[in-house]
Amino acid sequence: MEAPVATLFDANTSTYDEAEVHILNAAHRVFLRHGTSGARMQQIANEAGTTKSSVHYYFRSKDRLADAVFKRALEESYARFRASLDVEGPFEDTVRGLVASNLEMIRDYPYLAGYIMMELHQQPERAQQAVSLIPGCRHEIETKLATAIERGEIRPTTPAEFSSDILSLSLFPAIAEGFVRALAGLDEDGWKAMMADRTEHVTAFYLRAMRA
Amino acid sequence: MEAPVATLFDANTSTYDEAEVHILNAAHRVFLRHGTSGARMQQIANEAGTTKSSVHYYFRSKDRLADAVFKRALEESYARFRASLDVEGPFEDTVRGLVASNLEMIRDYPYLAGYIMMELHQQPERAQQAVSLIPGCRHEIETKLATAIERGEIRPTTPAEFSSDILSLSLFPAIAEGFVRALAGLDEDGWKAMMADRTEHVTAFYLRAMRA
DNA sequence: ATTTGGTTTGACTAAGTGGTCAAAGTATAC
DNA sequence: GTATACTTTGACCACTTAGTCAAACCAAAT
Repeated sequence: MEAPVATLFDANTSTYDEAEVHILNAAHRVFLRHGTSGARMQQIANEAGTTKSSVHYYFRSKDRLADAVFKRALEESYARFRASLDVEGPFEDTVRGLVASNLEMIRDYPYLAGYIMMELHQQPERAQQAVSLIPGCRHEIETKLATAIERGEIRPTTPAEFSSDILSLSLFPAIAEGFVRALAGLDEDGWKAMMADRTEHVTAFYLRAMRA
Repeated sequence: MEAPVATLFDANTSTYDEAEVHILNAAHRVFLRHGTSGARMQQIANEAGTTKSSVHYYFRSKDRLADAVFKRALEESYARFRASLDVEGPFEDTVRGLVASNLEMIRDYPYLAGYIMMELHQQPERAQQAVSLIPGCRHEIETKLATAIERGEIRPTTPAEFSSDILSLSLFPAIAEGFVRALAGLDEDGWKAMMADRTEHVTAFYLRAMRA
């Protein structure tokens, strides 16, 4: 009766062997839905069509498995995010790229953002580690932002504000989907329509707000 | 070694007797930090300075206790939110009031918003129930919004978009504090400074973006 | 055919886990 | 004092949980 959770890396790309990937994918699904503390090794084994012992054989402990899932979840989100930072051109394109990468991530893996938020809520100290997986990102943002401000494309702002504003507008609605929908009395179609338009809405919204 | 969690209703205002309030406050602290599935009845008892049996005596089961905490957490956030909807005057004041109520809530109970997000992530079906605790809110928002649009104070938008934008900008940074801070390389003082300025930033940001 | 390496499995354990219960405490009314 | 109602407690239970382990399995190499 549970809603399906999309899985990363369905095509086997890495050094993991097949069974290991199956287990990791299963763990991914279970952890994303229930969080680390809510997930059960037995359920992961069932989901992977194997036994609990096998899960332990490959990942030794729940903690290590949780780490592997968390790390992979972050890497997947970062790949898209990072790529959209390398786009040249007007600042508007950068904004649109960042927003689009976040929203595409959410479309493909609906539970991912909420899962990461949950994990960071319970273990805030992991934020540092989490961010360190996007090398150069901070510097890249600072540079792009400074250039745009200097060129008069947007009014002055700090990297922290920029990140907060962009991430908020793109990620929050998905994390709080149920809440927002209930609050506004939106059915599923209404929500989909809104999300389909969200990239353009957020991009235009941000640029109007920050026009120099 | 755990960071302290602010407790609601420290003054005894309701029909609960004293021991019950102590237990509920303790449960509040533990649930907010660890989520329902991560919380342990024993820890709640310790935190309340009593025994597990007493906790069961007053609340029968973990589920009921979790419900009580969840409901009270929502009611506390709503009281502020709701009040700021009743303010008369220009739409700018409504926006500022809503943003301020959210940010004050976060300042006073840092883990509250993240906790609610976690719970809704794990049990999305509770969103309906959650929202039903703010009666009339939806209608109030629709009216205020329609009036503001008609008066030309802001450009046309939907209640869903309005709620998403306002809630995103005010709540997300707090939920993702660790992440944003690490991403922007902000120390504690830098973060505090940003949050102190956040109400005005978000209000002005939203109004610039939505100016008709 | 036998050895050798990795893999899979089911039975098992030890430490929690939420929850029960009857006995003991405690205040109040009679 | 004692009966009554509520509260508190520690011992206890059934069940779940992560994790172990040795035996069985299996494929490839010798």
